[in-house]
Amino acid sequence: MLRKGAWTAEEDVLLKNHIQKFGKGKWHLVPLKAGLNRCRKSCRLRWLNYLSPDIKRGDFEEDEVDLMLRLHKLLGNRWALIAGRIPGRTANDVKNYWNTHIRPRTKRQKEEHKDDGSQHAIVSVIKPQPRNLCKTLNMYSQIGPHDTGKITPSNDGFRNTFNISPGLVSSPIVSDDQIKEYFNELFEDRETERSVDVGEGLHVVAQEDGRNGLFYFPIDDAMLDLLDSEQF
DNA sequence: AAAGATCTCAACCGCAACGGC
DNA sequence: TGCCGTTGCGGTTGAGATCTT
Repeated sequence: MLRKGAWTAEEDVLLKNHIQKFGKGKWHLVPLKAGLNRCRKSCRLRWLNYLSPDIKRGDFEEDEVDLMLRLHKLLGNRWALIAGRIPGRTANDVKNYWNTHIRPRTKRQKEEHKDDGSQHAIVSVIKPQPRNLCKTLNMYSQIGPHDTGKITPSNDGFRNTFNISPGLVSSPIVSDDQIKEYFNELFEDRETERSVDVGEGLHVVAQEDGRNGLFYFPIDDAMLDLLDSEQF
């Protein structure tokens, strides 16, 4: 019978020693190798959410909360992606903070607005395309550091969708107004930049020429240079 | 001081995605 | 292409801590 519930100091030591010796990964082997009577999920979670030396303790700072709010507006409840942009914070930290501090606040505000009869705009969350879409983009191989690839509006009838030639990039179909609103927030103080790193190798790329677009794809330094160049 | 209410956050569960065969 | 084992994620739970009465 596998143990459940709170971890003991002894178990923490066993897991820490194991990770220090063999590194993280291969979680299905960890319980056996580390001598822990725990399931692999429990071991992984304990390391990621508690034992990892990268974890930052203490209250969220103002700038962390601000970043969290922006990213949540963009990504929705994608806690892992949000946490990836806030150094030292885990997805669990972010989720817990949101559910205990921010959600009750927004709920209260909504109710207040309902009570005073004021109109509230409904903001829908732009979600990244499924990951398997990214595979087809293959930006690295198609646009190299010395490539003169151009990003042009698509003519396939979909608004807010761009082709990056060669190859197609899809984006969620959202209204221009919605996108402009997100751009204003996301690209605030970033007049010279055309992309924002949203974590896990994904970037949001914007072009405000009246035909806006959002893209989610893997990106490297060369691609960033290209995006910031006049060729974009 | 004690009992009940509320809050916090570590841990669990179920499921979808991924990757190898 | 489908199957199966593994991984990672988000929603939820519940024990312990803290606050309120």
